[in-house]
Parts: sequence; C-alpha cells; structure tokens
Amino acid sequence: MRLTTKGRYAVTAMLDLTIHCGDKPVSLSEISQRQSISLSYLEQLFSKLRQSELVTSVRGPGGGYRLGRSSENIFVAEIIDAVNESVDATNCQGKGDCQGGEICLTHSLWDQLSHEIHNFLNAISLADLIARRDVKSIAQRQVEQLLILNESPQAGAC
Amino acid sequence: MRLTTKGRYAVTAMLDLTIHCGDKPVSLSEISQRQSISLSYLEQLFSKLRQSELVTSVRGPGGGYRLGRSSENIFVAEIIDAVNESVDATNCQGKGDCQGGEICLTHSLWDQLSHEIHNFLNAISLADLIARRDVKSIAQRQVEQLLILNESPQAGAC
DNA sequence: GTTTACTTGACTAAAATAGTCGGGTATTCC
DNA sequence: GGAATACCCGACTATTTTAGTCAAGTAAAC
Repeated sequence: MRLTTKGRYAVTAMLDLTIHCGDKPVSLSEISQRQSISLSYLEQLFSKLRQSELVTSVRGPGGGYRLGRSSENIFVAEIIDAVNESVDATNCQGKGDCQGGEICLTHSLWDQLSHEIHNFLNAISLADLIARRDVKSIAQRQVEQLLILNESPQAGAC
Repeated sequence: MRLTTKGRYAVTAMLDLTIHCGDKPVSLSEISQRQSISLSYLEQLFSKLRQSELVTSVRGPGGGYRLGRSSENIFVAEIIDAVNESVDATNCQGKGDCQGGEICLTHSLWDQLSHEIHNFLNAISLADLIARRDVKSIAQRQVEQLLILNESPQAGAC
C-alpha cells in the first residue's frame, strides 16, 4: 500500500482546480505556484488524471484544465487510484496467493483494511472538501500570498 | 504513509508467535520456515519489537521469543508502529507545516485518514486475529506442510 | 566446551519516488 | 503568418526506501 506525496499532490491539485473555478480553465503554472508543486511533476500527474477522465484539457494561450465531472461526483479515492496504483494494503493485490500460491496468515486483515480505507476515501468528494472551513481559509491565504509575491494587481475575486 | 511488506511481516510473525504458544519460547527459525520470511530479516524486525517491549527473548538452546504481554493486550497498530514508523498519512507527521511552514490545503483530510486507519488497526488484538476461522485453518495448513517437508515426526500437537 | 539461538551493525541490490530536461503540438492573438 | 502560451510526451536521474545478506559477536544449556 502506498500513499505518498504523489497521491497527496494529485488530490491537492484537483482541489485547487475545483476552488479556482470559473469559465476559464486553470493552467498548471497557476496550480504550481499556489500549491508549491513542481510544474513538470504536475504535468506528469495531470497526464494520468486526463487518461482517467477526471479532467479535460484546453490547449493554447488561456488554456488549462477543467474538472471532467462536477465536483460532487469526483471522489478522493478515484484521484489516488488514477496516479498511484490503488490503495490496496495486501501483498498480493487481493488475489490471495501471498504465500507461495496460497493465502498468507494475515491476508484477511489487510484485505479488510483496504476496504476500510477505500470506503473512507470514496465517500469524500471534491465538493465535500471545499465546503470545509479550514480548506476555505487556507485557499484564501494561498491567493493572498501570491498577490503579494507577484504584485500584479489585475487579479480580482473569482 | 507506508504499509509494506515490513509491517505485514511483523504482524504475521507476531501472530505466528501467538499461535505457537506453549511453555517453550518460539525460535525465529521456526517462524521463518512456517511463514516463509528470511531469518536475517526476522532478526531485524524482532530487534525492534523487543525494543518496543512487544516481545521478550530467551537466549541459548531452546530459546526464542515470547509475547511481552497477553495476546488480548497487543494490538496490530502497535506492531506496525514498532517496525515501520507509524501509519501517518500526512506529509508533515501531523505537525501541520506541510507547505513552507504553513498548513497545506489537504492536511486535514490526511490527518483524518490517519486517525481512521489507526483506530481500525488499534481495535484489533492478536487474540482477535487467532479467533478468526480463516486464520485457524491457514495456521493448521502451515504446520502440516512443514511436517511433510521436514519428515521429523517428533512434533506433536501444541 | 560445544551447540543453539539471540544480538548487533554494516553492507547491498533492486525498486519506487520525486523529480528534471528537452523536445514536441495545438491554439490564440497580434 | 509568426510569436507566445500552455498542454503533451518520453527519456533520463538522484535520492530514498525496502528487503534483504553477511559477519562477528554474546548468553545459556547440555
């Protein structure tokens, strides 16, 4: 089972995409700045997110990414699955051939844990996340910090 | 967050120790054979388990390891914590300095997931595990396979 | 005093992570 | 049409972690 920076970055970037809404698509360089994630790495992640149809892309100037579905219908588990290969905790990808073709002593424990984690993450949508108070205030802070840094006063409220 | 072979091996080995009970301590070479885990690797894991006082050791011939507490009072989460460094899913070990000293957008999500996993694994004791039907039958199979392999008929029922 | 089995530390191969780099291609605006 | 923007894609790489191995001990029993 792996749940590392890769999966966390993907969820964070998707959440940023959801927050910065609008009729214009969101470019990766914006996300890169706001979330402190390397642009090249984001490109890699979004390539996978696009293959899983979680986002759609618009090329050219003013282009960027948009959510593939409404934020109520995109769940955290899907995002992690798209970039990481699943949140499986077993050693045998659930197949049950963990000890030389046979099932190992603790297989059912890991299998149960995997389901537990998956159920938890699959019950949380992007819409649920942006409704949280802490997420709102952190997003606010991130926008303000960028304004100070860039000193480009053309940016208005979303 | 990591939950890999290391943590799984540790729980499996501790469960083997619990099952193969008795007044005599259980040697690592027995566990190694039954659970198909390298002896040297087990030594490494048990060194940590001993430091966490989850097991006690007896040196010399007929020596081995014993549970440090009763099986009802040893929980899966403790075992994983002892060998792996915790089942924390955040990037900042729960400290909240994930984005350049400040909290990141998805911190609370990972924090919540960590608690969820910890609660799950901390509610399952070794005694709970050996009570499971599948664990009993797998343990039975492992003993039988070893008897066939070794052809040493002195082993009796535990 | 030999054998068994724990104890410790250093070392290592393989894999995964977390990126970078360098070139593309589509689109828009001038 | 040409420059700029931003997605697209594949190859490459440093670092870290995992999953071990190996060697040299020490304690206890027989």
